[in-house]
Amino acid sequence: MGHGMPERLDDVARLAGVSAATVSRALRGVPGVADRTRTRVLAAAAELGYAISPAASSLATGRTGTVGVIVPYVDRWYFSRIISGVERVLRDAGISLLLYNLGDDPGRERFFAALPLRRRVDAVLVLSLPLTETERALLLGLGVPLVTIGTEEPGGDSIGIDDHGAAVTAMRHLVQLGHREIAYIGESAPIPLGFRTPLRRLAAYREVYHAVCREDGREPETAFETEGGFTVAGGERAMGALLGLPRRPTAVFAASDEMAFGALRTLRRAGLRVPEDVSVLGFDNHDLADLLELSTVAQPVAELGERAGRLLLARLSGGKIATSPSILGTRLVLRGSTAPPSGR
Amino acid sequence: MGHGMPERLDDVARLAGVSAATVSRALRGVPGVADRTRTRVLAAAAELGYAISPAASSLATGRTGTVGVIVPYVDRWYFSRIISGVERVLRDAGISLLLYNLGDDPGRERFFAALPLRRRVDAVLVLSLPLTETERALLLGLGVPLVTIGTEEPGGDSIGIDDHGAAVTAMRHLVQLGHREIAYIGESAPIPLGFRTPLRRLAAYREVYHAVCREDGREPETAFETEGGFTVAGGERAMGALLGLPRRPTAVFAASDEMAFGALRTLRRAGLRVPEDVSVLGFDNHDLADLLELSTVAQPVAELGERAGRLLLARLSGGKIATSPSILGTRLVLRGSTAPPSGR
DNA sequence: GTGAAAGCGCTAACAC
DNA sequence: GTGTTAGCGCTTTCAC
Repeated sequence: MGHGMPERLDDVARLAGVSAATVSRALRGVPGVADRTRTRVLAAAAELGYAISPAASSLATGRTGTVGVIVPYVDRWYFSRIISGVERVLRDAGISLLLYNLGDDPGRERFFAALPLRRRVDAVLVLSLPLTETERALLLGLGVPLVTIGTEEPGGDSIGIDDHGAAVTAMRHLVQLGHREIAYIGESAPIPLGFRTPLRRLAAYREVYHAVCREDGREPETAFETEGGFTVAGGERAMGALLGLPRRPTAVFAASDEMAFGALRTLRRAGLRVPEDVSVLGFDNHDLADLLELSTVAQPVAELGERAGRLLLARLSGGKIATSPSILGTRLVLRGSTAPPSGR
Repeated sequence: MGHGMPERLDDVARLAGVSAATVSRALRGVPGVADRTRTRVLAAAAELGYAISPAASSLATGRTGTVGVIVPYVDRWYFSRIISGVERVLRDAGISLLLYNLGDDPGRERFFAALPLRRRVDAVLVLSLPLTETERALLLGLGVPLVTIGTEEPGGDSIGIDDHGAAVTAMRHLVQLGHREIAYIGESAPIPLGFRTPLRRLAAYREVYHAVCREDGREPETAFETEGGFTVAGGERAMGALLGLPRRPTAVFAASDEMAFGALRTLRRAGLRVPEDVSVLGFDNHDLADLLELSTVAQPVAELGERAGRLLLARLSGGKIATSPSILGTRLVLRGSTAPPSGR
């Protein structure tokens, strides 16, 4: 065991009675070192409590042993789960994770202006952030592999779910129950930070709802499209707005469970019963959806993260993986928050 | 704008017509550079799209511009909120955040054996993890400032709340309502990963509950101390166990809201009403506590993170801050889940 | 299989 | 104020 940490390669070399070059080779496990020598070197390194200086190593090799993860939020259920999944995979492979939270729009600008991960990472993972042309160019200009979750970027690998398809399935469920007046809680344009996921779910909503309206020979109620900001509070407000409408929906499709939770709350406060008076359908299958009896679309969040992690590792080791986007499956989870509309 | 990223300091120097040393000084904003020169250098750097190589810089200075954050979980409400708070503060200061999730016990061992953040960070933040002697020595041996949240470590700065006091207040609330049979959901020894927070809350529970029992001349029911693993599912199970007891509690104090949520669920499924049949009190003031009408102890989670961030920054700039632990306040938030026991 | 030497790209003394 | 000169601690040819 060493005492004053900053040992150097040469100290180990001296102790093992070999050259620094050999120590370097032995420690990294590269071939071309006699077994006996390697053993001796490892013993010496252990005795000194020696560990390679990442900075020096990185300067010499150009590699950092680090992956940069860019997220729009870290404290939302979806993102924290994904980060957790990615981290586990990377950790097992001895790769460190540098976390960059973009924050608001100015924060995003500053991030891309300074590009703090430049030369700091061997690969980049971007979560749910459709990039502008410039941003993508900047990231690709880093010269390291790019993986994205929830979006597709030319030049990068992507992983995601079929948002549109899943949302259509969800909407059809409501229609099959007999609902014709269906509202949406999500985001309408302009989507903050340019998220695309909400847009895809919104498109699916419109597709189904408008078709229903056409069948009934009515105009779609545009006020049924509300903004929930993907938070509980936002969902609460959105539901409040919907209840204030002269024409009231009998069902609500929320683009995230958190917003659906908010909607449930507003409904309960208004003395309305779910699902008797209003059906509520969410998206995510949040840990607490079960507790709140929320019907929802389950997406394999942890797996998205793990897959991304594995993809990153493959790219890091120069793997020649097929670059087609991988789409994971979703499924409708029916609980107690959706039912046929009561005949009123 | 540069094209092939890897520009070097000398390229900028040449373009600006100065030496590399001057460019280095100008770029880092150190004094001793003429304004006109600095401007010229910055222009040249911008034109080339140049950015310093962190590895080289770090090798030369010994500083990394990075803080390591060690957490036991990233996808739990409490931790993700704190990470978010820390990250924001560090980001504003241009410091990067290296995230290390310990995972399970073997993961923890591997982490401390390899110590991947060695020489990679300028400071370390540890969340809610009481360290063993060895672990603490290893971390301090890194020779960088250590900050902890939720625990106190000799040699480091700490930030936290008064867990014991807050839990006593919570318990007293139940007692004042008239409850005498109060159960606890949390962790009993051995606490996984050596968490201390649960222990402090458990101690407070015992203190109050045992006092009540003494007053009543009864033995405390040891089966009232249950394990919830700090998850919804664990809380569910724990509550289930409590309901199976011959002697049933009239109130339950859960050491986290997530466990309280699980308890609520079990109660509802068992057809018991909250708070009429059983009162439930949580700890955290989780985003959804409000939604579920859960009475709880609110702790300023985001602020814990921000404070930690600021403390780290202060230490990084060699600040001579008082090293006394800073304790943030908590408050009891009464909602609908606690009430006097029904006379049965 | 191993060693010597030349960098990797920056910063810190020290001159001027 | 600015330039020169050594490193910082590894890795990697290229000899041997």
